[in-house]
Amino acid sequence: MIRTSVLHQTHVLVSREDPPQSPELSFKLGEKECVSLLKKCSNMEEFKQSHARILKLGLFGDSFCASNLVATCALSDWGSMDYACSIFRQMDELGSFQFNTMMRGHVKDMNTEEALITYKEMAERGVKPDNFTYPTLLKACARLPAVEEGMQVHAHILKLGLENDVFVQNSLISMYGKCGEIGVCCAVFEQMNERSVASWSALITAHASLGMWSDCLRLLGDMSNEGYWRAEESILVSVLSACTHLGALDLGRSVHGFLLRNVSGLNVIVETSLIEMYLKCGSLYKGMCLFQKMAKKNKLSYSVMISGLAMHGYGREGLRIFTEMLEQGLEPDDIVYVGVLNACSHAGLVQEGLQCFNRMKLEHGIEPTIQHYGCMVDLMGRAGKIDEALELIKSMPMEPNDVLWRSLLSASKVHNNLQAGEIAAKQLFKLDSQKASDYVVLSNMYAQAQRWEDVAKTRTNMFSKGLSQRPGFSLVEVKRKMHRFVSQDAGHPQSESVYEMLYQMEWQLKFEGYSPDTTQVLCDVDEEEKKQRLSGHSQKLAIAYALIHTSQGSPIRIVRNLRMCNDCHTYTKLISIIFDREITVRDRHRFHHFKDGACSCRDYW
DNA sequence: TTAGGGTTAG
Repeated sequence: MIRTSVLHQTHVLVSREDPPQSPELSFKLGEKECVSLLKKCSNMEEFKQSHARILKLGLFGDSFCASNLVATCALSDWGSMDYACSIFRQMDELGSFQFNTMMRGHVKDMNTEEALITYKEMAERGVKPDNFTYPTLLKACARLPAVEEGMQVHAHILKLGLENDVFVQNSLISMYGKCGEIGVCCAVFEQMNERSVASWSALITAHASLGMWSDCLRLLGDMSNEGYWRAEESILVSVLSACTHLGALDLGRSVHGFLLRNVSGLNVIVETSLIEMYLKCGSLYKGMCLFQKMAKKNKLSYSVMISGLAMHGYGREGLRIFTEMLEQGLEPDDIVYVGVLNACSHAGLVQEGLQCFNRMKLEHGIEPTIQHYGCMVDLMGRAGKIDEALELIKSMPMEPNDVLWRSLLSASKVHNNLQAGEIAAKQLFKLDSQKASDYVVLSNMYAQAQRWEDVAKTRTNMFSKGLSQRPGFSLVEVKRKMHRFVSQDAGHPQSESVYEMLYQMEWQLKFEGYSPDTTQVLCDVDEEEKKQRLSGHSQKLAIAYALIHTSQGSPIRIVRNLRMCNDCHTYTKLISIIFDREITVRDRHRFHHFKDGACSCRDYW
């Protein structure tokens, strides 16, 4: 009855302005009214009133109106999935649109498993999925992550012949990427006939999330070669992340330039990524300038800045920024405190570190995690307080992990405390450490103590576990390209000229009073062999390459995977004065800025 | 008839 009256009303409305309409078009006007009612809603109260009105007008029986009702309730920011479900359950006609809507609602609500259940119900009811079904469903699989379900879904897509839909393909790339299946992820991308920027974005983000940084940069090049280059902040953030990890400052700078030219008003994520890139690529000054100019800083921006200062050895400055953060009313979290403790650690601020550690719990209610204990062990260990570090480990409310023992082992090595080193190593081996470096450090400590039998025993132990030493490498950026050198490298195309340069460097170093610190070569070989091995360390090769291929006076930046040895440290200090170059070296934990014969770490690292 | 993919940082 109600529906008839509505039909009548709309018919009258139309017939005033237009020639008589067919009953079908008049019915559409009922739908239009429904849509306009729903569009006006901005909260659940208003929505409920519109819902009542729609029921009263008899529009709920119309599939289009009911569907829009569900969609509005399920997908609006102010909506409610419970309410949407109750409407959904009352509907007579359930097709793919209705199911797709419910799935989207569940995914939006982070209720991903419910989205998969909805898909299952869809199949059970014999409703055929369409091309709109899969992007949502794959997003759910990606988020869980549920690669097996994702692959089943992929099979359904092939069965239904939807594999050429670009939206479906992009979702597949993203799903496989997030599930760590980079091979299939690339295969889907390769098979695409037509790609969009989102396809590249999904692919680059997938590589970035798996730490495949070099591939990220290669793909960015491929993307621009295929003419897909446009200002896409999200892609550039992934690329900046790659630059950060690889230490590719020049490329990072060009991304910055591109952003300045093409994007007006950088958002806080892009700005923070830029700051992190500058800080971790060695350009502390530039990172600091950008940070100071930021209009709005959040907790993450402060966190990045504090950790950056820590890496550069500016502990006190890091603590100052931390105070500023608190003054701004920003509440620190556990990760900010990791940065703060690291800042203390790298600058040898033992008392300050202890104060912060206590303050974290007392003032901010943050229970120390194993990571914080790790920072404290590192702080004490670096400062030579090995016994205190060991005491702290024993007093922890949780079981110490390999990271902690490794930190103690490393400190024992630096401070020549073989007894503590043996304790740490024993615990590491008990935890079934699969890191060859743990065996190598202990073996090196025995070597330093001339205990060659123990050296042999440790090495045999290591080999019997099938472990081999990860080679140390140094990366150096020349003309926006990263060049990689390993120790005693002979594989670089310009190896010959590098060794020639090395010879010249050593000749000049002799005049500065340099003599190779052969105690750093921990093998039972003769002095000449030791000298030979020292001179071929990857950092020296990288510096030689940079001296040949960069203009006089320009800075040299190196990224290494391991801590540098004392000899490389002394050597680099002298090179900085002889060749008048600023040399920045980033290892796994921190930066060393070599200038005029001195290092920013003041030999504390 | 309705709608969908890539949202990035410590």
